[in-house]
Amino acid sequence: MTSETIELHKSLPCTQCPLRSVENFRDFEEDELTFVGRFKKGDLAVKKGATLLVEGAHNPHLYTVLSGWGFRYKLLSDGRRQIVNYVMPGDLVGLQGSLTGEMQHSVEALSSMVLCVFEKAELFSLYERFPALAYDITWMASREECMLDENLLTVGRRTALEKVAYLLVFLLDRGRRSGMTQKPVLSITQQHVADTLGISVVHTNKTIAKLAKRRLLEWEDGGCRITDPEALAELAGWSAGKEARRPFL
Amino acid sequence: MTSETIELHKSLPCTQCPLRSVENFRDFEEDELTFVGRFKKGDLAVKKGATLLVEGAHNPHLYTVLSGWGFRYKLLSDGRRQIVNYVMPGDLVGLQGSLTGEMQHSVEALSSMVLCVFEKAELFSLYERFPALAYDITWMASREECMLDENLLTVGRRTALEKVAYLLVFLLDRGRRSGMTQKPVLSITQQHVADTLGISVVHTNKTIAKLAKRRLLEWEDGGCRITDPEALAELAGWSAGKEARRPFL
DNA sequence: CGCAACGTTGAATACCATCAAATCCTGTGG
DNA sequence: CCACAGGATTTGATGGTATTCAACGTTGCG
Repeated sequence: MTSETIELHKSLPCTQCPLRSVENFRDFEEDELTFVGRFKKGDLAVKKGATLLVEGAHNPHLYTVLSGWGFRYKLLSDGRRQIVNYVMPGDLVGLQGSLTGEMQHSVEALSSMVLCVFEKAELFSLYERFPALAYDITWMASREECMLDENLLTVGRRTALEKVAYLLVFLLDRGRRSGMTQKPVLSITQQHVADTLGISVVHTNKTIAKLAKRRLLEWEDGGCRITDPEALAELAGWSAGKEARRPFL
Repeated sequence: MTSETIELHKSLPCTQCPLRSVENFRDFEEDELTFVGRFKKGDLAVKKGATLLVEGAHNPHLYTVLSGWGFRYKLLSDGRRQIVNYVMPGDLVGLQGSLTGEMQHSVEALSSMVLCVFEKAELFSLYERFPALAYDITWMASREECMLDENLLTVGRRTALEKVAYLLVFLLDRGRRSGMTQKPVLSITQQHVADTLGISVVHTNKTIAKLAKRRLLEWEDGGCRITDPEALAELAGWSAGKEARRPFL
């Protein structure tokens, strides 16, 4: 936990959870909602650039993203960084650490974020009392696995042009489904793109320039406006899954 | 399911499960074992090279590997292949498809394998009746996530030499912990290594030659003998996790 | 034997990383 | 207001890494 984080004492009750109004998310049963309400310990606000979780740490909490976004990453000893995935509203953060004990990756905020705080120690009682919610958690872990598989395919076997195309439509799709943004704009740095795709910043920049010349996107001060998501998806050889209403905690 | 698979009618009862005698795996409670015994539908034997699960398929089953090993992979439309992870004794196969509905990757046997067959449809009843087992399943999903994160770091940011070093010690470590083999030998093809690490076979071959020249390994007909695992781990900048006795189903 | 799969090697080429430097922008302090 | 610093983006030059193509040796197998 860094100094940029701010604990909010007035936490929003689950009945007024902002995620419940997002089209893409599921409903709760009455009793589930009251249980989750007790499971929730408060809200946490973090500023852009803050490090939420650090590799190697033992954090007693587990989070659900309520707003904003960030990224999960790992470092090599000499500083090489690999961004492993992104977290957006509705996503669980810190589940891996809750189960394995020690965080195996770090998480940093790409924008200001608000997180719903749970107590790791109470996770098992959720499994005991609400198997349907437990099943949902496993579902979310499985969804994460799918994304990681696809990211591996991208980093390992797609060309630089395909990589960038894939990443952008992937993020845009997720951003929309999570209710984070409807505009086709991603506030992201070319360094982040590079560290996600396993290529250098310079080469990332040149690859982006090629896509811009083809009018598939425009890069504007610290962000990317995607003008032709279909063409990017086509180029990447990727099609968005159906993914109907999905669970969250 | 391909023609190379053979259904065994005489399935081993869970009380005699070969995995139970492996040091690294946990024990079951009496009632858990009887439940899992009813959950189990039989054994499945597959030959080396057989495709267990196909991307896009809807398989009604879920498996635990009892012996042998294989790999999970994804394909691009033009045939480029990315091996995403390996499956070894004690690992669940097909969990993702059980939850998401459709398999998002394929699985192929690297050796002859025997699998314990479960019914997807009964998975939720396990969540209802044995929260501890449900928790264990989530733990396994989380462990998979950790491995994928590390693999992404490898493919994205490690050099070719580090990549090969990492993969070999990673596989050797897992092979030993799962009780699959005690010998420092991996029966694997250089094509598999290449498709795991996102590099070409030719370059893989030259990289392996460098490691062999340093006497860290020897490549012998269709397999790899690791002669200096510590040096490889050092080179890869990787240290094996502790991972005490772990669950399985 | 003929064939296929795997491993090995060399040469030419394409791709990407590294280095260096310029531009643009924002925020800060004088 | 300007000067300045820092971050992000852009561009060009250069060298290294990895890919591709091709040829060849080995082994195992129908």
